[in-house]
Amino acid sequence: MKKNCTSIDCCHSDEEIPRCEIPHVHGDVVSGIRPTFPCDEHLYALADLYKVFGDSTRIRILYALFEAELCVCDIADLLGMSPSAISHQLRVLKQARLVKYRREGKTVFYALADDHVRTILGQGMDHIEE
Amino acid sequence: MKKNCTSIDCCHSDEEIPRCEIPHVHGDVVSGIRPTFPCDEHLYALADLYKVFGDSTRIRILYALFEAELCVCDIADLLGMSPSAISHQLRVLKQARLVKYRREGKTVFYALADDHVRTILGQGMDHIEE
DNA sequence: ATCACATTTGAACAGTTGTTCAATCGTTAT
DNA sequence: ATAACGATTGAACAACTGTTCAAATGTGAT
Repeated sequence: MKKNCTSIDCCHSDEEIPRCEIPHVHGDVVSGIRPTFPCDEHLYALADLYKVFGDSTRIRILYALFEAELCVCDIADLLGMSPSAISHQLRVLKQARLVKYRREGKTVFYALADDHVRTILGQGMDHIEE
Repeated sequence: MKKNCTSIDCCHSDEEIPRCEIPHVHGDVVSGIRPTFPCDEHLYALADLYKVFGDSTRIRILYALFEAELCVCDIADLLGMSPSAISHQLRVLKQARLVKYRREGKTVFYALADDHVRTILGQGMDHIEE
């Protein structure tokens, strides 16, 4: 998969690109910027990624994992929620590859998958604090 | 508002912190990381910010504005959607302070509010591409 | 085998979200 | 004034989301 998906040479450049039939005031500008979109596949993946961050419970789980790897019950106690609710959310975080896990006996320990999580949350915090 | 909200000296440090009454296997670890949470106010603001990015229509609008300032109809044509739908979404983007606007006669031009938008979307794209 | 405990799963529910449609507002021109 | 156009708004609707509850799975101890 190519790095720069914002160019017309995107990995999925043969997909359908929306066209404006109506002659328009700023038509030349519009047609100029059309090819710079990311492809649909990347677009939806991006939206899905941010959907995962768009819930305060999941953000709290991620912040909890900033410090240490934790089991489901630890997180549940920490957030004052049921293990079931936490498990459901951990599944979402797992699918988005934001957390990883390892089993140790009956217990499953969760940890941040990589440093992207910290970076992304940091950027967001910068924006709301400005 | 203080910069580092992840410390116990957070601007809202007098708020209620969830407590775990139950003695727990990893209780010491849990109690150690509890004070590092951002305060509720920041937490919800952060989740709300990511909710805004968590929709493919809004992301496409933002990518469109990467290149040039555009009016509502331009964006509507570009994305093949109704001006009404775009206007609704622009209101969300406006409330999140991700876009700014200026009126020129009957037309309202929208533009990216600042470079945070590019940075945040860039980070997200990095994660899904890895 | 049974029990206890940590975790996961599925169904159900209320709450939220994005688009459509119709109506309205703002501005410019006639 | 009226008309035309761009933009906004509110209500309605279907689709989606997060939590709860009950049941099931997985693992280790007895």
